[in-house]
Amino acid sequence: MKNYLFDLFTSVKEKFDISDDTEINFDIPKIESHGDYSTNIAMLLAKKLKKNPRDLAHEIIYSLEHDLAVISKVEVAGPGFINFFFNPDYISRSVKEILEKGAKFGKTETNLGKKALVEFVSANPTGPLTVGHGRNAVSGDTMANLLEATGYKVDREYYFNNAGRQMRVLGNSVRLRYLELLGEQVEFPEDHYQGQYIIDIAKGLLEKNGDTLKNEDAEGIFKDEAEKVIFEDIKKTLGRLGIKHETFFNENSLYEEGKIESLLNTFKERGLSYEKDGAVWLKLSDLGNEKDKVIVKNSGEPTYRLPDIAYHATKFDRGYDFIVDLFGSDHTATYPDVLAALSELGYDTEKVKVMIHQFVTIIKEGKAVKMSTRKANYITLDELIDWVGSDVVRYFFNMRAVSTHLNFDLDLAVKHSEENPVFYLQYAHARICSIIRMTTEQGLSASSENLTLLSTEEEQKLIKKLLFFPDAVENAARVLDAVVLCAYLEELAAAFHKFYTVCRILGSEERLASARLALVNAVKLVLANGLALLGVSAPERM
RNA sequence: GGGCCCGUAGCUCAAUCGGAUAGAGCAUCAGCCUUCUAAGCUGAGGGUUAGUGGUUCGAGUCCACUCGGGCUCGCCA
Repeated sequence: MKNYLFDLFTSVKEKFDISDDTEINFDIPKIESHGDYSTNIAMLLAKKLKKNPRDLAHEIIYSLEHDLAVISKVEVAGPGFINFFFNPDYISRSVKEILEKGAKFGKTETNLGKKALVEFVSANPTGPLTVGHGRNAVSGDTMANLLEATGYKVDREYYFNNAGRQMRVLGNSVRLRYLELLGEQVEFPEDHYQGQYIIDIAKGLLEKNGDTLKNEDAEGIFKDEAEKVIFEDIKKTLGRLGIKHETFFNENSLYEEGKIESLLNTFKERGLSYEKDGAVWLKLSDLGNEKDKVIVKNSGEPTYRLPDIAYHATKFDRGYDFIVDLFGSDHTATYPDVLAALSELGYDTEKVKVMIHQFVTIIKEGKAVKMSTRKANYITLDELIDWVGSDVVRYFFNMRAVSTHLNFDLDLAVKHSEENPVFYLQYAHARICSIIRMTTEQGLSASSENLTLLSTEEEQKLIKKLLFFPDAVENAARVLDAVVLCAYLEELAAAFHKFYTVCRILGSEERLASARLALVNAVKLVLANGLALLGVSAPERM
């Protein structure tokens, strides 16, 4: 429907000399009596052309050459809106096109031929993924799905660091627990990793090696084993959510390939860095940021900032047209430095979209749980999946705007999990599958022959909702937030459930029953396509 | 104190790039199953969109300030 309007307005654009920077928008009015679509173009142009918006709207309508079989009524309303009413027969017939497009319905080719990179999760292998990582993982994967739906070839990437202080502490944590298991009296420092998983790793080493590791260094087998076990665990957890990264980018490779050194030289040559107090500083204050930051410590070890910049440079060098970084709000302060440096190095930072998701607050027994990886008083993502299942976890994280704080009441999620909106969507899908099974038994089949029989209010509303699906996907991809898609799918499911209670298939006259079956098939298709983008299953039975 | 995010119904959240009368779910109350899944549908109540001012034909949305909450401001990542 929208495309028809755009085509219709190409001639208007010429006639009224509308420049390209004035976009024509078609919105779906909240109130039904305002039509199927509405445009505010007359009001936008009124000032420029120094005309009364309503008069201008009438002029525009007069110049429109629309097919009455498509648009049955056009009117001027309110301060100057132009409202379009589509012909019900035209709406009904469009069910056929949805079915023909099948799994492709909802996808666009806007970004065909372009490459995008989504970096997400990127948790260092120091412990199991927490609920907070879960939000990042789900949002990132869904963003990637949405970008793919608009034509991008998307790579999902996980950036990690298996060197440095954090990992040394990890190795030593395992070593100390190992010695403890051997009966040695050890003092376990407070700043070491306290979790049970450290003890489990130590036990594993003890079983395999006995006491032969007694005199090994923390950074040797202890660190390596911890990293290996934890990473396997992380991948397994992500796998349970259907998440698979194309690449795991190891920070260490930047050193091995000399990227760090060459970047350091570049900064030096350009006079962007200087030495002070035995450390190397980056002149970020010259690049419009607040203050200079250390990039190489006086110990000779780079800070995370330097590899971060080098890493992001590779994203450009690898030829991505669109680069998405997703991280938690605790990293807000780091990205302006990286972007400023990249920009100075000549990279087009417009290609980078930094998404910050706010924290997840876990409410357990009515109280917020303070989470700390080191102290191990957190709820792991695995536990959450055990509790409520992958579908609920994915939907729950997708259904809230990325930029808002998310309260996750565990007790409520467990207790009322059946009332979760995800079941509402899945139930609609399962219901449709049931209808198809029952009607097939009765020898009925779907047909696009008599779609114009779909004329009741419930049918018309349902079809219009279906037709809006590509817009919903596009909107969600534009803002990189699945919340848009969730809201749409809930509306679609609601429209279907209403249709279901009013419009019977079994017992209806055969041509109508076949047309309704076609509609129901289209709803099933859109629900399945939408849920697939969210990474949520579409069950045949519930 | 500076920067970023948030504040919408009792609770959790929507509101398609600034559009017309701010919507759902949960909870509460009142109805609907001899027929395709009641995990559903129908109806009722519930709001000064934290506050004040501004921008304009039009603001929950944009700007300024105030209040409240979160994150952050390391030679940690």
